[in-house]
Amino acid sequence: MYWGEVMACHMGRGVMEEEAWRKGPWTSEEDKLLVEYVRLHGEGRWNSVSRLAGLKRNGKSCRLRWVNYLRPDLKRGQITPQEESIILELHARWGNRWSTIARSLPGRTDNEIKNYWRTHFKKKAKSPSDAAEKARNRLLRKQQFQQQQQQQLQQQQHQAQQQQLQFNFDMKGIMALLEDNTHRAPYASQSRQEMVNMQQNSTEEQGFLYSMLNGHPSAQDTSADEILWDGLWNMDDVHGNSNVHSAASKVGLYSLVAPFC
DNA sequence: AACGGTCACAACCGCAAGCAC
DNA sequence: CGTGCTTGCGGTTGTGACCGT
Repeated sequence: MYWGEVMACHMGRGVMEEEAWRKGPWTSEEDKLLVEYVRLHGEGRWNSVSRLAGLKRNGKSCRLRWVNYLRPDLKRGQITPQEESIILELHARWGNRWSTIARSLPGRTDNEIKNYWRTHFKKKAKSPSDAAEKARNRLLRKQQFQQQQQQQLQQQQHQAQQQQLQFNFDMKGIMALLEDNTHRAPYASQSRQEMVNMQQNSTEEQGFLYSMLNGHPSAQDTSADEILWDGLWNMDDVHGNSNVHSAASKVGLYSLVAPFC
């Protein structure tokens, strides 16, 4: 029992120590304190949370709570089939590097993906039918990528027209994002630096996915093609063709919005 | 209704890397 | 260069909900 543990922690020692951190489920009051702390001081310096926010939680616990539950950019709800296929693909590539996998799924946490994998795939992994399913999914995505490459070629041929189109899409995205931000009022004051960081992360994600789909061994490979692919990826998102990466596109658009904030 | 199994999720723990001093 | 602190990561555990028997 959580509370039993807490009480034992408090009563087991003759003298109440300052480090008698609270454990177990977070209360809404604690959540409020933590959110307020992050709003005022930003992420990081977790060990000072207890002192500055009056929380009887250690830094690790605070960080975990924030990262896995309170962060405003978290995506709620079930893992979609598209996300599932990405998880399968990335797990096949990276193994249990959950944080790496999570970086390619904006709004999802490593903990969430880890839990999902354990409950959905760990037991099924040995099943041959699932292996066939995975192979089929891989083939499908490869075909999708080839289609997109063709589309990319056409784009290059009509570059001037596409640039105009891109501008229109970006403006739509900015307007949608601004509207979205007004609906997230408590976090609308997010700093520009945070947005820049988010954009950097987003670029890494897209870079990785590109290299993955293109068969490049290293996620760090950067090329003109990658940049083009980034644009293509975002365009699909703005078109609304992909629910999976809508969060990624939002994050990407932060770079466009930041100068206006 | 009671029980056991499974699932989904939150949270904790130990370890290691990064960093400042 | 060594040390201590902070942070991040992956593994594991605990708990409640749900479902079938």
